[in-house]
Amino acid sequence: MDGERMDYLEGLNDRQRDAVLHTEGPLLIMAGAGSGKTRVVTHKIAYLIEEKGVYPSSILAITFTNKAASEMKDRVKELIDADVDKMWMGTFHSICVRILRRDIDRLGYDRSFTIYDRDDQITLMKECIKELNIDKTMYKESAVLSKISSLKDASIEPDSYINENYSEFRERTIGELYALYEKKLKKYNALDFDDLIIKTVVLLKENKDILEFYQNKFKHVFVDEYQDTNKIQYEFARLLSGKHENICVVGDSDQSIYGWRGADIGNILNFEKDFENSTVILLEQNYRSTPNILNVANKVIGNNFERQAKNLWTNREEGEKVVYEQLDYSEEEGHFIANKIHQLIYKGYKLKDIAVLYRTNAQSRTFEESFMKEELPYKIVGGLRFYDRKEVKDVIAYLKVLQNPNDNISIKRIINTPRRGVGLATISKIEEYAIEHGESFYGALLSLDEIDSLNARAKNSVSPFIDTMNVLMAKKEVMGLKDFIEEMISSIGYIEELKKEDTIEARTRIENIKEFISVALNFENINEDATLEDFLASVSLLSDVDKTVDENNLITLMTIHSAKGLEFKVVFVVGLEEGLFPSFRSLESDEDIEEERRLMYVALTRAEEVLFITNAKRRTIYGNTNYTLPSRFIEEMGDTIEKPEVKKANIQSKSADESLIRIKDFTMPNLNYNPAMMKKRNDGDKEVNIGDKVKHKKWGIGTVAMVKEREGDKELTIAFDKGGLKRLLLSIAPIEIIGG
DNA sequence: ATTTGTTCTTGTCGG
DNA sequence: AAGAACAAAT
Repeated sequence: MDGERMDYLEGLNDRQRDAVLHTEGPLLIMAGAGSGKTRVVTHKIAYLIEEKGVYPSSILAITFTNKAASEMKDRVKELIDADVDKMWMGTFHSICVRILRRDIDRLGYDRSFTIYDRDDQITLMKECIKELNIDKTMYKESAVLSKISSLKDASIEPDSYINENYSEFRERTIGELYALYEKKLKKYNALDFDDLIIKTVVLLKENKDILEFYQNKFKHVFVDEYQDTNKIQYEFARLLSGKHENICVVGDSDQSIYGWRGADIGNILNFEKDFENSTVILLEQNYRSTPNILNVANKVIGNNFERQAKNLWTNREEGEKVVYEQLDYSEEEGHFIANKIHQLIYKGYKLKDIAVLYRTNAQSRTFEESFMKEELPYKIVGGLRFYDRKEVKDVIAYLKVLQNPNDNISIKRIINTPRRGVGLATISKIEEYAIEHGESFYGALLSLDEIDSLNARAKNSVSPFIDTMNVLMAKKEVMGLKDFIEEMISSIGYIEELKKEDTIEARTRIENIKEFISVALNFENINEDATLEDFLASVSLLSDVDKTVDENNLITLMTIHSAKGLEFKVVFVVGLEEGLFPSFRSLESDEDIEEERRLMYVALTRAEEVLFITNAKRRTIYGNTNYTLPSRFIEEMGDTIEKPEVKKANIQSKSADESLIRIKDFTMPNLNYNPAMMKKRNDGDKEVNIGDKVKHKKWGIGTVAMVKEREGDKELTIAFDKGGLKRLLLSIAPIEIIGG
């Protein structure tokens, strides 16, 4: 084995090697984009296990997504033959669930607790607003929730917030909502995402024995993407590493992009102060991108004032210039990129090498349309997600209730799904009864006969539901996960209901439910003795990236936030317009603009070889077409990018402020812009569809029977009136399209 | 009176 | 696309 020892250090640069060999005491690895941090961490773990005799079970590694965790495991496994499944690797949330499942009863919760996602939170908040008779036009659920989230992160209790803001009506009301929200969560035996970490920290702090158990267990703690941790996550990591003090955090302050959800860039900036005897190692050599790409990224991020000086460098080949293209309409962005992709594929790039990155999910649609038209296979990460589909959420809600009958939010979702004739009036009567008798909603259902306010018809509608649920609860105990879910779906008649509809939409819903069943089957296959609890938790804690399959050769469409930590040979960063990127919500604060700039930095540094940035002069979004200004970031890039030939004199010669006002004046809702018309104008003879009539020099009139992509060109199969079937290449064939 | 069907509004980033 | 407000149907 002696000869292999050096393997852990082979191919590492000096700085990386230092990081691997530093095994005692707090360590911060300031890892610039593409500087090989995952490599360092995996080699370090391998080194610890193989050379320092550390048990895999003594290692805790916190990653940003579950996918990152499993990749890390795989990579350690490639280096050494160790039982990597014994390591605790996962997101903050999944690690915390694991801890809570064991001991949450000490905090007065049941171990079968439910995890509330964003939608559940909103429903719960609606319930609170209604119950306190608050003017709902004044308090938006999402706004109240984000305030509550930041209060929770700062460990401010509802009562103290109310007292501190007693004279401020609005703040006091938010405090009251906060108090009720917390009360209900507890009553429903549910935890929101923030709670998962907060309650774990509380559990550890209040129970010395549990804290000591984990402190002894974890001899080495790793935290990836440290720049995006919040206060409570910091506390959690600090607690767990409290005994051995071997905490290794990895991050890049230039890539801190989650400030809006409480991430505290101060965690990484103050690491040296926070942890005594700590060491900092800087990784500045970039292995990912060409100098041309790095120049652009460095140039942009250099405009951030609040920043630790750092400069990425590389010794890679120069590469191609970064190209900036401005289109006339947002719809043309899609066409332009589709065309470029055809060229890139002709050059030998694979679809999976290519990513389109945007600021908001809403932008994905134009690319979907173009790619479908051009027959370019793609996948979308995030956006309208499988797990957000109504039918999938319904099925999950059933499972949540069966696992935790106290989960009122889910019960109310499913009690009339599929339709059973149970309406709002019936539900509120049951709820009244429950409150009156100090019971849970489900408890009230069990004593349905005693609810006098309900008439016979209502009771008849509700009682089959209860019977079904009771039977299912019993079956849950004796059946396997996948079989049970199938049994559940068939006994509630969900699919039958959809079949009756007999629409395309209903059919896709059925498909989605079947897909969900296979997700369960898959989970069961991977995890022996998979419980419903485990399955539900894992489903709740999947990130957008976790939810997409990566086996296929597809173009990736996603937000820049989702792209964090990923890399692609070819990257298109789109929609570089003031108000879109940077987002209009950030325009007024320097701090927010700096975060947008870091986001831009993240986007640019995803690219390895080819990078395009685009924007449009007019953008249609949410049904309105507006004139736009190029993003300030483009100007900041200066001459590091290649701009298209300057077209005419542009109106942007005025100062930015003046132009902004102009934009407002010129905003035209419903410009009546028709993308179909534009296509004719731009694409001319490029656009061919099945059924189009064409005229050929030699064979005369024919009808297009087939269109097939062929290395950036199109191969047409045309049925000619005289001459039969011919296969022709669009670019060279002497044909003229004469109508559709 | 209650439920079901239809139109209208809304819309960063996400575990 | 989905929820809310409103209208129609039982």
